[in-house]
Amino acid sequence: MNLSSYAGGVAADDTPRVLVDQVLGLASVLTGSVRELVRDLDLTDTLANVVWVLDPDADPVPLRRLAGRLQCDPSNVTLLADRLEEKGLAERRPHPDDGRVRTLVLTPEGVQVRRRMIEYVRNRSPLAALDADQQEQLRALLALASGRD
Amino acid sequence: MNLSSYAGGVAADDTPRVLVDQVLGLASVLTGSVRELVRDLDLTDTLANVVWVLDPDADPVPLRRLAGRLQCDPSNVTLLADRLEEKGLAERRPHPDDGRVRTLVLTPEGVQVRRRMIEYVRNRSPLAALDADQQEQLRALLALASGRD
DNA sequence: TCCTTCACTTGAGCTTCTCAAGCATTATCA
DNA sequence: TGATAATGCTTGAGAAGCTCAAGTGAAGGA
Repeated sequence: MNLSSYAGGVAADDTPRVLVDQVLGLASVLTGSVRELVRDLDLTDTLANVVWVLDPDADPVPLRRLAGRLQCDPSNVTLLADRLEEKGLAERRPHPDDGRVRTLVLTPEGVQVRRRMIEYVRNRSPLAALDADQQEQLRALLALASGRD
Repeated sequence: MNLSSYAGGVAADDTPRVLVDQVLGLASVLTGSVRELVRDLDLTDTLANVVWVLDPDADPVPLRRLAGRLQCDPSNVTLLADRLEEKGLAERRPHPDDGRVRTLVLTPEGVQVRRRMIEYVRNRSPLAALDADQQEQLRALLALASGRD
């Protein structure tokens, strides 16, 4: 028996790694579950994610805050906003109070695309396999695990 | 009262979208929680992910299967393998039974790097906020949600 | 007013990724 | 066996994504 690989409870300590694998795996499955639609819409995953993040019911998002939300450099957001504008899915709007700030807002077509993505996920993602209770449990645990309980 | 945004149980149907946000958000937090180490090791997120995926206790992985696991084109794996070899973290090995196949295996240094990443996650990721029971619950729910119960 | 700070953009340059084409090895089957 | 097909990997071209440094214009404080 090989002590070096068994002693010290290595198997038990392996739990966090497995959890990480599961979370990343599920994230991958989820983005994969809309990819077909996203490709049909002639979008890349990155652009689709921006559309996903742009809630039309919330306040317009300054590009800088969008960069924070996407965890990337502001200059990258400039590029992504350019592409979405080219495609007619979003447009820049000046901030009413601050001339430096520009916000990115979905066009009606963008809102429609976003709606289709959400619909698609609801119907095809494996999350549908969970009943309401389980979804609620999962939501609570994920909130805990995200550190923003 | 605006019926168009309230009627039809929109709020209730919004649950899957929220869950997706949570899962993607947690995935982002988790990869973010090792980023500091990854940068110190002079690795990109992509390369770090390959190292993460390469379990030294499992059978050597043919590049083609690695492409499947990473959900990318085989030609991309060629490139990633090149980089990891340059850095001395992994090396290609011929498959004993099939001359066409090459496998990618972590070097001792690569194994060490992987161990440090796992250790880092265990100590710093928000998953640590969950007790053993909650971790087990989460694992079970994620397995269900991933469709590979 | 002057200077600083802030938000965004631009340009250079790298990494990641895909697609099509190519090479070598293995499998199939007449 | 020998021709043909299938498989696994690599190469090259090119697009997308991303960052860093530098630049422009607006806002705010001394």
